[in-house]
Amino acid sequence: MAAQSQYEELARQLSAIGTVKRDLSRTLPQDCPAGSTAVLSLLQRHGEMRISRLAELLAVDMSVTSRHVAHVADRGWIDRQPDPLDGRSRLLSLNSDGQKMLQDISERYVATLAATLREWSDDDLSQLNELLARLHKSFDDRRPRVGEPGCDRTRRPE
Amino acid sequence: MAAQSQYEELARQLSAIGTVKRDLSRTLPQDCPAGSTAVLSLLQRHGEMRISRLAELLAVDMSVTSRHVAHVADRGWIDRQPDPLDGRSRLLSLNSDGQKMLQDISERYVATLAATLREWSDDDLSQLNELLARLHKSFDDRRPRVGEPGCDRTRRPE
DNA sequence: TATTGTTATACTCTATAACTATA
DNA sequence: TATAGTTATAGAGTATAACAATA
Repeated sequence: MAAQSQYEELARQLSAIGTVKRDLSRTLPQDCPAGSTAVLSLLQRHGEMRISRLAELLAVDMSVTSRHVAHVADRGWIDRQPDPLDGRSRLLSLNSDGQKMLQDISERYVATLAATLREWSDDDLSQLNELLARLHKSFDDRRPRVGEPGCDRTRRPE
Repeated sequence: MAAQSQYEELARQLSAIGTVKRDLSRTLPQDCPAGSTAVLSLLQRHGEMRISRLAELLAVDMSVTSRHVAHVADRGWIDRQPDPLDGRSRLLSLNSDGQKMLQDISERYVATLAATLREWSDDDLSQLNELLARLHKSFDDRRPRVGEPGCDRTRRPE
């Protein structure tokens, strides 16, 4: 349990972090914005999956995911196979052009971050990464799951 | 100096942090979105200032800031006085209605975060806050300053 | 009838460029 | 002529709702 001023400070820090994300986004290739990058990255890490699963991992609505997927499919970075288990779905997977694009993006990110964070120690950076992962997980744990009815989102926290 | 995989991990974490910001934004009052909240919060912390200064603190274009300011001024949360030093500018300041709005927002944020982060220790939270502040500062230091020509933004980092 | 996915519409945030008013 | 600020326009990200196809 932490102090109220720390929660207020965290809210400010999260508001300000948009600047960092924006700076980093500017290093992306012209036709691969952040949403597309997230799709490619998740397909690389988790392997083939449906749009619905991707939407769950991105924690955005499926309609949003559908648009991101259409973008990367139009550019030939992913393949779509019919799902043998369900005719309404297709299985998405990263193809070799998508892997090349991700490699390019990774190099841009690393170059930018290495220059920007050159004063940071290995330990500081891994601590930040761990805390961010934990922050994300804490919010995930409170978000109602798909297929778990009875989660009343209007309920005030106790 | 840190390892390449840590930079890649940080890029992923920053991409995923959007989820947290979105969750937190949903707790805001209907007519005070995140941009408006940032304006009110900066006026509270730093006192009266011009739009140009606000844009600098927000690290967004002045045209964006102008719209956010118009929004909060339309709702009567800030006052605008003529700037005695420059007839083109006005000095913005938070008024009492704006303070009430910020108080409401603060309570919502604290309630949400206290519920979401109830497992977090005081130390963990302050460490996260410090690291986020430092991350922000590292990016700030590399961003070209207003009135400092000669910063070639197209140059690749060495 | 329910679910998967797509599309239409709308809102927020941002940037660039054209414009007004003042310096 | 240059600067402070506003407005028009455009693009990215998101959500809700209506819709199509399949389960």
